[in-house]
Amino acid sequence: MRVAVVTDADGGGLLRALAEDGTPTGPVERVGDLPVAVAERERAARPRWVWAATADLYPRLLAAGARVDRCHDLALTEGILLAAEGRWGEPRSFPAAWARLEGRPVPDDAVRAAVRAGQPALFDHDLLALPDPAELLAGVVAVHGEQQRRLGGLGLLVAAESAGALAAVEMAAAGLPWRPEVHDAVLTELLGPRPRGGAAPLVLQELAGKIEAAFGGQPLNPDSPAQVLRAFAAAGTPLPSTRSHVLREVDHPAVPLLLAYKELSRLHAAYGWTWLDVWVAGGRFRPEYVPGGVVSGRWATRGGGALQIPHALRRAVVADPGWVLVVADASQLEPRVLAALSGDDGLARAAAGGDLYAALAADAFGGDRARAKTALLAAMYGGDVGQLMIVLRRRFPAAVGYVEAAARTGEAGGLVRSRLGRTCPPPSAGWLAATGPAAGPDPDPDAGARARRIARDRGRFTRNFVVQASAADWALVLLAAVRRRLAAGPAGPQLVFFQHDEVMVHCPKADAERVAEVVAEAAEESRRLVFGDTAVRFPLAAAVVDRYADAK
DNA sequence: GGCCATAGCGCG
DNA sequence: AAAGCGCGCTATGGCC
Repeated sequence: MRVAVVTDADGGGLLRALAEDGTPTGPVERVGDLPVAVAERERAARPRWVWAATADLYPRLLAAGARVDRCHDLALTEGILLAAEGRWGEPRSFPAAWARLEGRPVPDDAVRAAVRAGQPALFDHDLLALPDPAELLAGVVAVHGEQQRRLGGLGLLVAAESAGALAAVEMAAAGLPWRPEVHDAVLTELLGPRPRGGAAPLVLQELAGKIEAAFGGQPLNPDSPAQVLRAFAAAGTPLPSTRSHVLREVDHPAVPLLLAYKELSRLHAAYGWTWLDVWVAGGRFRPEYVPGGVVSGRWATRGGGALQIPHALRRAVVADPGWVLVVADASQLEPRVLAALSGDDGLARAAAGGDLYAALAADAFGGDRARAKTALLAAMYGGDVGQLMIVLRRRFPAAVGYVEAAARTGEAGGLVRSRLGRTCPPPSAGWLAATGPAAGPDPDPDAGARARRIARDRGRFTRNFVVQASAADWALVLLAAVRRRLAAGPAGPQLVFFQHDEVMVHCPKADAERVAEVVAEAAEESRRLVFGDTAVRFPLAAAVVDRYADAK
């Protein structure tokens, strides 16, 4: 059973029961207190809630105590369907989908994004000149019905995407346990005491001084790549860039100082005291997750950099007293995904046990694990590793064939899809123009080489897309399965973090063992739902720790 | 003063 | 020995 829902302007809303195909099965119900009505219906019937956008509606419901089990997010679903239909650039919001359905002018997604980001006081209805709640509900019902007709084989992906959106809101509400005093201690240990005003920390100032001295005392801002390049050139060592791996090859007294400076300066700029002030409150870090924010289906975040938390700061992620963190991350996820996707028997055998690269090395690379890993990564990401690829192709023809077919499709301008059907963007107009037949009487002599280069670039993208996006499918279904198995409520285990191939649950110490089992069961369920009958295993390393830093 | 591209690093 | 995919975020520096 499904229930379509919209809010009105003063805390109430409208509901209407739907069949699976979207046909209304009951009257429109007007309720005065939407969270109360949703919570009540959830207890009684556990329906799949159909609404415009989880990110807009669910935070208010959740804050008022109305946690729900399942939903159908019209905006996220529209994005998946449009991509699958090759209609990448079209706006995907509910108002846009509704307008398309009715042949009205289609509002741009940017308008809604601006509303959400900057002006919470404005109701979307007002800005977009949307009609009253009754008409909105009719629109929700109509768009949902149309999406169910377009759904095809994308049902599992749509359900998982919607469940992920619920989890994102719940994780933002729960927050990641974060100890500001530990964070401050880490910063102080590495950078010196917190400076007053806008001054640079002592350690950075001292390093900058030593770097200047190493170049003969000329003034130099180590944060400026251009100035650093000029300094090296003046010292007789012209460099192509100031990247760390370039600097490491250079024999100059400034190099170790610069490397140390870059690392600490980045920590200070991106995750320093300012970040702590802005993002941590009440012992919790609350990022804003953006489900489906990456073309491959991975999540993104808006502010806070939650998906790039430096390892040095994971000491500050500490469970509450009496609680622990269950940190579970998938081992070698992408090569296992390739094995399952391609059905390659040899690679599946290597992926049936613990260390895939070690098994691969024993099987085909004379026991050299590093070479095996290099070869497989190159297959998935598109590197040129010559001899190794020949070995890989001979021993694992189906796996190599799978990614090479994806690369050829991409080079030809075609679309590729993840296991569950998430579809890559089509080539841009510029790409088509640059790779199309040379036009004009006097074609650019470099155009051919350029066309081949950008075609190969897209081949690398689609080669990787099939693997990365299918790994994201698996991780998303895992997240949904973990979420469904955990008891709801602030007293029990809570999902608090999700990062590409890793989930974290914050739970009372006594629940840790059960949570670890839940996560393992969820991984197995995801394997079955996403890949069906495969010998490939997707082991999750689950660690029960007090501090995130102790998980690996 | 704001806008934008670029360089570079963090994470997976 | 080997090289490549996806992001977010910050500082610099040129431009208006």
